[in-house]
Amino acid sequence: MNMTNHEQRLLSRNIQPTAMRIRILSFMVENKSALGLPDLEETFTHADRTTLYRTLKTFLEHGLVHQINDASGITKYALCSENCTCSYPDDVHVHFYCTSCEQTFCFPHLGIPHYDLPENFIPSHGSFVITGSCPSCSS
Amino acid sequence: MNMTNHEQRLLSRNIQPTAMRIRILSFMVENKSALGLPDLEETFTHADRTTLYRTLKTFLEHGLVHQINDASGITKYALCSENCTCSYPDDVHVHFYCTSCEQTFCFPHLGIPHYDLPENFIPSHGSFVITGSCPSCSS
DNA sequence: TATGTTATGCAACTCAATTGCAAAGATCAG
DNA sequence: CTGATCTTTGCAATTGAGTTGCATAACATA
Ligand SMILES: [Mn+2]
Ligand SMILES: [Mn+2]
Ligand SMILES: [Zn+2]
Ligand SMILES: [Zn+2]
Repeated sequence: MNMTNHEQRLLSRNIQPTAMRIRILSFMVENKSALGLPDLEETFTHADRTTLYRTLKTFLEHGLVHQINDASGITKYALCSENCTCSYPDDVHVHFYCTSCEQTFCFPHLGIPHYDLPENFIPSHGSFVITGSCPSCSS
Repeated sequence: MNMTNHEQRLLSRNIQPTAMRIRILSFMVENKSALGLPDLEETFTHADRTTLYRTLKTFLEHGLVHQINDASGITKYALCSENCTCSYPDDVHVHFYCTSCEQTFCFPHLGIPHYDLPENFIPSHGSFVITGSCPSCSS
């Protein structure tokens, strides 16, 4: 649809908007849950795994997506909000991993509390994941 | 030392206290940080990887340890407190993953807040990990 | 001791993640 | 437009965590 929109979104993060990257960004925008490399492999069968891998890595390094470590053994990625800088704790929110369908969801409205960490523990990121059953799977 | 103590701890979780399991439990008690399978492999070079793997699995299934998914790509395990049932949210606490030494620490005194999840999301577990630099590494 | 159950060891395999290198494509100065 | 340069993509191979099937050893129990 409005590819120019996606191009600008990439450019705003200093990512060269190649055809491949626009297609992957588009897919992530349309998708409701976080995505892992295997998900992209299934969808973009024509593209090489390495390209998909490096695309996610580029997106992550430029702050277009954030990383989620759920219990699936697959590193998931989800789009950041427009003004997100992935800073701790303000831009960190809770995620939900469904053990049944193995999908991971962002809960951007659920922030994390401030923690007084023990002396000399310096935080920089956070991954807060609640595991359970999603609406589609909690019959 | 007091091996009988460890034996009782295993028995209280309905785990047969074999020599191997007592040795691994002992190692986990002495260790300050959470441990992954590769850590056990390095330490128990005489034992088979599968045995170590299944020991961790048994410990987990019987609630002797809890699981932590940090950004290391290695599933970590840490001992539960005596009366822990790993129930959400009461027995869930914050963890800290140091990207420098790749060690993961339990912060049992830092609990997690109650979250009002969206409709029909049923929680059962939680993995809350703050990433950064630990005292030894934040020079 | 005899018998059934559980734990351990060995070997093989799956799969996500990662790297080196070569080819293709884009960018830019002249 | 042309050639040099940089970036992106594709291909091939490897690493390493996790997992499984099956055989054997150790253990428990009668
Ligand atoms: Mn998210
Ligand atoms: Mn813990
Ligand atoms: Zn689900
Ligand atoms: Zn450290």
